[in-house]
Amino acid sequence: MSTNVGTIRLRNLAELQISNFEEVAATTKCISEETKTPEKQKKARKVRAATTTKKKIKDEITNAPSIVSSTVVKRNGKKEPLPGQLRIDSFFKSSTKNYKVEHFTTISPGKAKLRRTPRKGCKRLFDEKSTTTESLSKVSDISLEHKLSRKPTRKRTQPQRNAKAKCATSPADVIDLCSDAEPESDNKPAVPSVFEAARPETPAMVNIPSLNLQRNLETEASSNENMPKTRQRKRCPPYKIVEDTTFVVDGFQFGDIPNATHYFLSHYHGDHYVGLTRKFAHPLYMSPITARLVRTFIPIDSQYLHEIAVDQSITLNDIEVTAIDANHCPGAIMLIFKFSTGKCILHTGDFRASFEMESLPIFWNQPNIDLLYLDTTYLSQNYDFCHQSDSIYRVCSLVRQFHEKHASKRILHVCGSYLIGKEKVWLALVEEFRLRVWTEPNRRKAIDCLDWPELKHSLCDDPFEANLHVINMGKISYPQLDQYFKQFEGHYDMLLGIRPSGWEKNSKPSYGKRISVIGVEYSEHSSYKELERFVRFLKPKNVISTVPLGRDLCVTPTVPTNWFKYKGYGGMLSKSYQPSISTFLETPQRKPPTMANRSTNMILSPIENCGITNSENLDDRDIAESAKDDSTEAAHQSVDRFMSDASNDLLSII
DNA sequence: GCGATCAGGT
DNA sequence: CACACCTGATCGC
Repeated sequence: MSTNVGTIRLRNLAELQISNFEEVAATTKCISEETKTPEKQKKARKVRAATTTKKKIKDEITNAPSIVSSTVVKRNGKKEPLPGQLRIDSFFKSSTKNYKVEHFTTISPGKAKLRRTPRKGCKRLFDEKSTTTESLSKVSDISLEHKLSRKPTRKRTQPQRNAKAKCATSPADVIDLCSDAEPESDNKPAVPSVFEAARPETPAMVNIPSLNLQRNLETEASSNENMPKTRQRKRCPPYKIVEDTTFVVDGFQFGDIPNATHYFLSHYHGDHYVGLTRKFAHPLYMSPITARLVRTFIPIDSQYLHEIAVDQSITLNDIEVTAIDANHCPGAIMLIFKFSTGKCILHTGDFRASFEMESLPIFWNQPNIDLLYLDTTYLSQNYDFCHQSDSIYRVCSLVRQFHEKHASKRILHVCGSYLIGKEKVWLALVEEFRLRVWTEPNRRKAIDCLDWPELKHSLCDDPFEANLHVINMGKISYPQLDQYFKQFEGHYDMLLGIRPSGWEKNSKPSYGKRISVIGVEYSEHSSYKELERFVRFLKPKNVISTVPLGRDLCVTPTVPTNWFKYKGYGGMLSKSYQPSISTFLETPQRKPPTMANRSTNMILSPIENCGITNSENLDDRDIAESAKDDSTEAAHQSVDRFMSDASNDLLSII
């Protein structure tokens, strides 16, 4: 292993400023993509989500996973902003909240959602009487809250699953979005299906590389109605396989992918390790934190588990693979694949882009990204998040207000989380209000894997002794908390639920007599603007989304091509890219990225260098903050970064 | 019988 | 909307 991310190769000015005004050979497809409005995208997304669930995947992977890019686009060879280059301070504009009041104490007919009545069209057929307590006891997560909050278990009598209709579905009902290479194939309906007709925008919206993708071994068999049913594997979407490699990223639910030699797990969230079971028997690479989580929860033979520390490289099949912090959940990494030919591919996994990332030396040493696999979770202009430290500040403010208003009351705080993630929010509350934390056994085990002492030390075993409970995000709703609180009413007077999520952007706190819930905008994915800025900064030759729009894993959105493809005079007018440090430093609560304790031959990143020469833009507090950070941020472990982000930001704010 | 998977919930 | 999770039903070893 070698550490190559902490150093910047010195490039001379001419090298940095070389410009290259080649016009992009834009395809008509690109143009049609660019002209799409976000509203249209949203619409299409909805339609697709509704229709693709009906689509049946009949094919399975049989062919080699090697993918050949069909679009090669020329571009300028350097970082440069477009006229509309985003300024970092636009990220921190406090959003005007459009609050809607919801009184939970009196549920009006209009609030039917809260009653959890089955939605129109939902196939939920319950037998009101029968209960299955055995199944309850089987649940491995024997958390107290389960027992406490569980509504009487109801049994679904007639499961109306698509799987059931597998044999009854005729080939004509199947749209195969993944293999457009064979228009006359058996899988293609002779007449466009109703689904296809219902979404004319699909072809332009979807990343469907014209690859001769895997054809299913069992295609013949499954088209034969007399064949015994066999569970069909999902087709592996092309973006799971790193182009021109035998590497698979976060793709475990597709069986053994032919020719795959190495698998990568970007982070330990369920939607990324789905399919990873004890039977897995291939080399698997991940961060040390993720590896500990895997060892804890999935008994995979240890001979297959390999670690890549953040900022370190390994070489596999003559390709240098480097892991960098993804600013997502603990242990989340992005992967850079550097071929001996010079080709370079970045896979972001799930990540939250930030301007700090732009100062990573690897992006300056390796300025040409040929292909970017991008986390497009919030690829819609509606999503414009504040910085996480701002979110944390808001949570603390709201909680403090709540405390002041109910000074005489004993308050149980309940914060939503996933198995891992959102730690910075509840840790801030712990440190600010001296709370003790209880969480479910599984999450507690996960926290033990994080090697994050402050989290560990805040935990206690007895939920009645803890005034902050960290439970699943899905349970931070009025009805569930209402139920949950019944067990603790002898110990506490009020419950304050906290939902830290990107979806809480415009949510309004709802204060009740017993139960109050505050939603706080807190995202561990990139906002639309952060995505745009990141892509414009990297200027990859091509971008592929890794986030499916609906249930069909093969259908992903198209990243706006004008973020990375330059046409006409735009390319000629653009200048050498140089992010302005003054823009960063003028933003409150920000600190320049620190590069302490890197190897000694390191020079300042262009961003920091610029900051020194533009010192008139530094105000005193920023200087003090950055000096403090230099001394305290000794290690560049991701855990430390999380910690310093949360606690330093908080200290500087309060 | 039980682990894996899926659809459908929050 | 659907983050990343849970749940019950079914499949398949």
